Amino acid sequence: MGHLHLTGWYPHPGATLTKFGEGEVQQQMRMSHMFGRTLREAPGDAELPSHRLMLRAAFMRPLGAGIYSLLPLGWRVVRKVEQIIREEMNAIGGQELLMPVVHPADIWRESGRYDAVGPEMTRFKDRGDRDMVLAMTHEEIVTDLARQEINSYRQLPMLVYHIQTKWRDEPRSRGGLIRVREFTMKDSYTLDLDEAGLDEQYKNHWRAYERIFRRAGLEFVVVGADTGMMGGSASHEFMALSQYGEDIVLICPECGYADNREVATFERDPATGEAPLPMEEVETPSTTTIQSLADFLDIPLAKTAKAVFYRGDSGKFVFAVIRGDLDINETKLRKASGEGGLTPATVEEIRAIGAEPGYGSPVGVRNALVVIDESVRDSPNLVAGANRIGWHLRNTNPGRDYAPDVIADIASAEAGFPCPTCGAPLTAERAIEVGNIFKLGTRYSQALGAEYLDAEGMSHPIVMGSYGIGSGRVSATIVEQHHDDRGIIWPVSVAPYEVSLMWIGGENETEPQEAADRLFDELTRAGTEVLYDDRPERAGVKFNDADLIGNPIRVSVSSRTLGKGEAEIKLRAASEAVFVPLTEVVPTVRGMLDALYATLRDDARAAGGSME
RNA sequence: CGGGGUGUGGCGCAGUUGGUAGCGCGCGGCGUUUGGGACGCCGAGGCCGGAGGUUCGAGUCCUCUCACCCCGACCA
Repeated sequence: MGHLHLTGWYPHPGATLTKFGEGEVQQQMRMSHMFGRTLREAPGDAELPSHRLMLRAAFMRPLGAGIYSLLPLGWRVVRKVEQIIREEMNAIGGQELLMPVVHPADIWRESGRYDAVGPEMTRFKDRGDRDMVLAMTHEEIVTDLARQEINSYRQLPMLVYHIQTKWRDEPRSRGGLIRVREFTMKDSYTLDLDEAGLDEQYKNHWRAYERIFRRAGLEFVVVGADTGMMGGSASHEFMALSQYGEDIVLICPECGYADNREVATFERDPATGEAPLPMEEVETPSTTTIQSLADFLDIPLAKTAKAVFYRGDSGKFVFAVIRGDLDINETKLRKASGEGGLTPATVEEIRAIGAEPGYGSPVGVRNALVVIDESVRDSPNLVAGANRIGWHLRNTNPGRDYAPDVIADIASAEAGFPCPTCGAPLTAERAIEVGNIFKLGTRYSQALGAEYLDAEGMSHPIVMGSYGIGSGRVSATIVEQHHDDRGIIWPVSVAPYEVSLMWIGGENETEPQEAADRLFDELTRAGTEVLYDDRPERAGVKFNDADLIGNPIRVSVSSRTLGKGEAEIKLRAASEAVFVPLTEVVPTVRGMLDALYATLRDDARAAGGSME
């Protein structure tokens, strides 16, 4: 419809002219002219299924570490993901704009992040010797826009977003599009009068994200998350469960509790109420690990205290103590100690405060911030180090034997630990973070002076939120969740094309080619996106490429099917094909597509279920 | 940044005790084939990541360096 296939005179036989504004994506493609060839074998250094398949199926090609070109097929997928995001952002009142990729450093100095952010932000100078940075996110820029454009409470609330390239010089990119240095992200920003307005927009985003991911066919969970260096009051992450995920989420199968491990808690053992016993030294040769200590003294791990030493970013020595059966959660410890970052301390640093590696305890140490876990507070008479090689102390007790500076939850939640809300055993799953929502508050509006006047003429900082979705990461994550040993199985909503069409037969056999040409024309006229394998390849090659690329429906004709006046139609996800009369191909395909879309749409309608 | 690994034709790989490079796939041509990655014949394509060194001679040994991958540290 409106797509003119102009092989007659147009210089490129695969070219199609489309009226401006009619569609975001070209509706059809002949594989004989497609840019990008499929690979029989994946490059040896690709390991993740999504990485291997997206390379093999000619969706993308690497340029450098964590830098990829998207080929036509991959770009179509990403654009479809982005279009879904657009629609759902617009549906909650979002206005799309576009902010720059290159920023003057001054705006980052205003927020204080120029110095706070490490080498993952790339800095350079322009020809005038001015400091510049590559955008890794856009809070500063949107806040700058807000302070220029927003003056009055009458202009709020507001929701703006863009879909823009970001550059983060990750210390280690990995896994194809899952974690890259250059990537595209939808980031939206909300501007509100107050916390209540922010709450509303936060919830709107939550629901919009659920619809987005359901429409894209992703299985996900929403978890509570750390607010990190962004400096905000609340944050949730949308996590796609995958064995290749970099995050670990703790989930309660009973009550639905779910948190990123960074912040996950668990039900603690009740305090034993045991009376403190006198501290005494005990000789414990060659017991530098908690396990060897417990074995040597024949006591449970839970009767020991484990010391872990860090150097904080501020230079302070952080001395963490936790019961021997638990592990330190560094994110929690960072917060409890008030440090931006923690690095394991060196042996020299440990000795300098009067402790001994392998035999450490806070008893008698100096110049250290002692942070103890609640478990240490609630478990009297633990065996701890004597700060002397080969010796430990029985019956150490905080308060009596040493003075903790901070008592906090610094314990890492693990699979099997009791759920903090219902007590059922938690499960731990690997997950890929595909989206996040974040209450920024007034951190940036205060720093940059983005204020509005209320009805009384009083000035207030704008209350902000920021919300991100990586479109490339979403695309790759969909592949992680939707593939088999033959290739990708795209959800129809994000498939590069709706239909793979092909003819099967000899090069000189004209009937299958003519029949396929006609179907190509009919399907295209019916508004179907068709990838037409018109190449003179053998059946196996075409079937394998179709399976690899993973369009949801495959239509094929050959002398065999044409003998009965039929075409073969097969769902990529199904094992069996159906045969329908040639005249029924278009309605059958349309019907199958409608059903596929309907499933995703119905899922999306049910959004809101994960909301707390 | 620490640990490990890999760099040889577009992709996957081999290359012996040092003797001036080979296989499969892919690519071009011709022919035969034609429903799940066909077959035959012919052909194109490689300063062996780079630099230095040892040697009569280096893909191979030594030093340095660059790139990429994996594990960890780190992280929107």
